[in-house]
Amino acid sequence: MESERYRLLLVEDDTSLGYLLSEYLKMKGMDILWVQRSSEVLPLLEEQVFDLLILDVMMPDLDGFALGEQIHDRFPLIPFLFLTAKSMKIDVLKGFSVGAVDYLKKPIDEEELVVRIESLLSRLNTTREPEEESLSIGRYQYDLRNQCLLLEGAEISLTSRESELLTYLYKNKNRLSSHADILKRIWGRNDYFNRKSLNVFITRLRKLLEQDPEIRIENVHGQGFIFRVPG
Amino acid sequence: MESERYRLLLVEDDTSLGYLLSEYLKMKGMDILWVQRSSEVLPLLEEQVFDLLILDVMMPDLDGFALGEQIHDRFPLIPFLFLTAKSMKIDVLKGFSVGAVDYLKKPIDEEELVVRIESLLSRLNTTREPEEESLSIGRYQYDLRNQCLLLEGAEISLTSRESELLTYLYKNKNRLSSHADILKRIWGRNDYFNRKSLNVFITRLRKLLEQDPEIRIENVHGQGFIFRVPG
DNA sequence: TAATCCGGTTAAGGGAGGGTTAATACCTCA
DNA sequence: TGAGGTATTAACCCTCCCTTAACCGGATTA
Repeated sequence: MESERYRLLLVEDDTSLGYLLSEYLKMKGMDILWVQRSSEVLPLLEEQVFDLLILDVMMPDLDGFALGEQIHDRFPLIPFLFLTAKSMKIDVLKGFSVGAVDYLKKPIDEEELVVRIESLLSRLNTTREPEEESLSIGRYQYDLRNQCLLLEGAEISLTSRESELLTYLYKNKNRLSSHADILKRIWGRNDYFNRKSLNVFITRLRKLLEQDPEIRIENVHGQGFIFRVPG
Repeated sequence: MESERYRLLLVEDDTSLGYLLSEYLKMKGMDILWVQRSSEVLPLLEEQVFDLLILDVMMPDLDGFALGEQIHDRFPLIPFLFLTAKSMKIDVLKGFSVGAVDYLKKPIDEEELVVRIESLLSRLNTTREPEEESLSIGRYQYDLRNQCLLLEGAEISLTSRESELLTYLYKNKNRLSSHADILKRIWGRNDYFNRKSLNVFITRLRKLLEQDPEIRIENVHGQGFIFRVPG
């Protein structure tokens, strides 16, 4: 799955630090717009979308905290963080109180900045929806969360063992899943009786999946099974 | 709207720092459970719900990073942050790489810790969808505020447990709600007796909702329930 | 072609999990 | 302190799933 490029706005009046940071972040695959004056920020937010803003606290035209406050008022959903040379405790508290999501003291470590940004943005994205996990197996849809197979509207519910085994086979589809590996992984122990159990469950899965003749669970004599699925 | 107390788990082997932090956070209106050994953490997560974990990196029995990794594997939705005396850059990067949401260096400033926690948790919560006042469940109307079900003029009032459970099931309608999640969220603890209670309440809800045969609370053996509602 | 092993299928049994009802404990409020 | 309502615990029965067994057929080797 291709992850989208993050689009960031960096507000930093210092030319060398601004250049350094924006180049570094670009190198890390992010999309950066760098501006040097706070007055440019609000108009930009009107017309473009950013995932995150990085604000220097000390700015010549408008104090970073004041800017943060304005952003928080007008665009409460846009997250921003502060960079600062000031390290007084009161400033950290003030930064968070105006709505910042993080507060980093100079000198900035670029690598740390990147991992903090990535951590922030990944959480903002993953909390949206836990996303339904569903796999295509031939003509079937396999809904892992609900432990069921869907075929033309019909819903076939699986037991936990059936579901574990099907998941294992699917993960190793079109290549050998050895008895030993399956048993160790799912039954926890590779012995005579569990091997017998495995056979029973293979039969069940074959029955459950028989509506699509292209899906096959082939036996490899003395070795294990190969789960053949089209595509 | 009354805001819920945040429930935190603090893992810190040092007695004086652990005591200091847990008292301070309690004073700030948070609900803290403080444990001194990392081995206690995973079992606790099995049976209780926490909004955030605070982990010391240096622990006698299990390294904080290793613990963080295990938590991230088994409970990927629970956010955690690190406290550490180590301040080497490599450690900060390692912390984030195992899934931490923040990384604070000792000596810890309690006020800064609190504002960082509040900032984190408020962002996690604001992404929730705004609460509806009244929901359609099949032929019923479910009035959350007044905790009652309406059906063709008749009004059936629910107890708070019934209401909490129905709300939980509704939010996860048509997909599996696991025993563990329901119990941790509503009863606060996943144990034998609460599981028995849950069964009683499932029976009650089924009875309350029996006027619409299209509404079903299905059991998934050994896993949980699926609340089936039309539409 | 026998002898043997491995795999496939079906059915039965046991044990854990779930459903229901009733009794008990707990709470709140007069 | 007692009444009314709610949640928890208890008791009992039923259902479901995994295992085990039994039996058969196909494959492999001598």
